[in-house]
Amino acid sequence: MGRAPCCDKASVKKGPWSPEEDATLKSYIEQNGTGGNWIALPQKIGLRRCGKSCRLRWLNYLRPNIRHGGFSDEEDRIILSLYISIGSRWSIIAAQLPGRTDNDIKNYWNTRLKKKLFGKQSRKDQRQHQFARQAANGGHKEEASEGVAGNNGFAAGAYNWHQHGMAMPPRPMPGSMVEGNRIGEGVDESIRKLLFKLGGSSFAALPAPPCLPPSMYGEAPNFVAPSVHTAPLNEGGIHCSGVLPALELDESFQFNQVKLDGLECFFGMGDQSMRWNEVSPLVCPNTTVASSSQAMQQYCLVEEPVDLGMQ
DNA sequence: AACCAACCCAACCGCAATAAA
DNA sequence: CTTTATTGCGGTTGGGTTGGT
Repeated sequence: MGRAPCCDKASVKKGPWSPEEDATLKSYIEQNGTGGNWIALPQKIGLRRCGKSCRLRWLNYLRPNIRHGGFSDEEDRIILSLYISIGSRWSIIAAQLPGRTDNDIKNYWNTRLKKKLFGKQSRKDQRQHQFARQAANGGHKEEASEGVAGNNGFAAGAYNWHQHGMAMPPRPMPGSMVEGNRIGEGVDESIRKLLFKLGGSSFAALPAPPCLPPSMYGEAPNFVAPSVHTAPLNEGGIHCSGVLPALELDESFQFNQVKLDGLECFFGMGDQSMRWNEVSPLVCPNTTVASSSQAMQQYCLVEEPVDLGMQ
């Protein structure tokens, strides 16, 4: 048996909202609230709209203090960090960015930020950078030999975090969703705290990797384990794989299979024949594409393959 | 000026989770 | 416990806009 439709599709209006509809919905909710029943709301106020549509319109557009566009570098960084950590859980990410909606962030990620990070600039960015270069060049157009920014390869459009005064986003850890927390390296404190909050637990509170005696981590309840990169092999001679207890992490954050569109390479998933020179120097800013791809490749090669328990 | 492709974003759709009966 | 209704979420789509040729 199929599921009953939430509304009569034939009698409800679809498509863009008119200013009158917006005003009706907005004024009603501001005065009376939603009444706890979105489905009944449109009939109550005489709107020929589906309740879901009303809800979406309110949440994404009419709600007070909504901000559209103009994402700051800080917001970019938060989005990226969270995406790397928790995947496409837009509602959770949106909850960390006041005034932003999940839809907005999702759109922004899919249409712009992803391209920015992976080097395919949007035309808008291309224009901005081109203008900037022109300005720096005394207002003259660039020589054709330099090519048009973007669209001719990842390298040309690579996003330069330093240029934007941003710290490089935390490097994800193959074998763990929370690279930056591998461990306290690269990720800033706010994100770490957020992840703690989201998970209700913290990687920081996870048992110490077995290769290191607990004493090495200190006794503080919220200690942050030292980076595996810098941690020596333990004195007992047991080889440290450099892998945090991924499954425990997974459980801690209640990860199922998180879709990490475009970031699979960070986690040893997907196409093993990843072309490293196509990865934006984002991962190794201020380096040439060649050197950053080498570094990236090297980085991943030194890591042992990790079974995340994901299918 | 016209055409085309890329971009952007609001809105829709379907599914899963949760609440209520 | 089961069924039904509602909500919330993420993926996708369609249409308007913009810029290049």
